[in-house]
Amino acid sequence: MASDRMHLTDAEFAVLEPLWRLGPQTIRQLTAVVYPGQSVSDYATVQKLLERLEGKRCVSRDRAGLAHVFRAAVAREDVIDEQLKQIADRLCDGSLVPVLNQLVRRVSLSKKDREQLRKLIESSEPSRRKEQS
Amino acid sequence: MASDRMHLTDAEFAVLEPLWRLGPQTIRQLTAVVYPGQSVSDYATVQKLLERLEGKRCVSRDRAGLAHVFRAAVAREDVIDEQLKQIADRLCDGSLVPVLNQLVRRVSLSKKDREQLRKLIESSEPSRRKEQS
DNA sequence: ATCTGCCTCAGACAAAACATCTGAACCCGT
DNA sequence: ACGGGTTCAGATGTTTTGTCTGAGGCAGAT
Repeated sequence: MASDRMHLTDAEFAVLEPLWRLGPQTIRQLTAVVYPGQSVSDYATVQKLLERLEGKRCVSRDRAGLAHVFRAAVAREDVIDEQLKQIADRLCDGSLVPVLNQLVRRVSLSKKDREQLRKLIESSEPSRRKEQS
Repeated sequence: MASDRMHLTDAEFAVLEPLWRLGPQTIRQLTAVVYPGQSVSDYATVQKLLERLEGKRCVSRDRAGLAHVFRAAVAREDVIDEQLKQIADRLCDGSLVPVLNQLVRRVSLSKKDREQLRKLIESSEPSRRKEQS
């Protein structure tokens, strides 16, 4: 689930992101990535951030080994969804359509991107699906 | 500009939104909209929120009359842009393309929406513009 | 001219969120 | 039993957030 009205912090994002990019990591590994200037207690900071992320069901912890291994418990896509939903709620009365319009208007697409996007729209054509109301 | 690394609060959004929807408003008018249960000092709360929004260059104030009249100084679209950019930065290494893909995948479009979207994509065709490298 | 009501303004205030940091306890291989 | 890594609980300080208070200003009615 991982969504009630989730507010993730910049620092939390910074810890979560390497978990997506590099896969499961230990605290020490993450610390090296997030705080390259390995100060003494950055370790503990990352630890605390992970603890909060765990509380928010965004990461899970494997306690088997000596050093716990953390992995992202939510997909990047789900978090994007969540964030987009929040924009829609706060700015567009809950509807994602204006958000989509604005996004398409602003983003500059490569030829390939545009092609892929077209396909995506095709495939979301309702005619095929049984998802009528 | 109104964008350095803007963090707008839920309460701030709640005050900003009626300014878009209803046009320029006085504090009292806004208070009636945002806090329908007009308590004594909700007025001052709205005032403070407007003050902060002004500090963030999101609203401007017309000091001419007795009661100042506030108006949104940023377009809804600009704020959407800003928020989308933040998602991209935090979640997608700065690129909006994955955000767009995810959005298209999730949103359910009406026939009309889809048509409009197609047009929008057409019109963003780069061939017309001189903005290539 | 004073009263009254609405207004602004500066700032206090408490609670929560955030990021950071500390210290104690633990486990394990040597 | 020691030494180096680890977890865990919690303190700390700053900032943010939302709310609220009080002092003063301006305009129109009495």
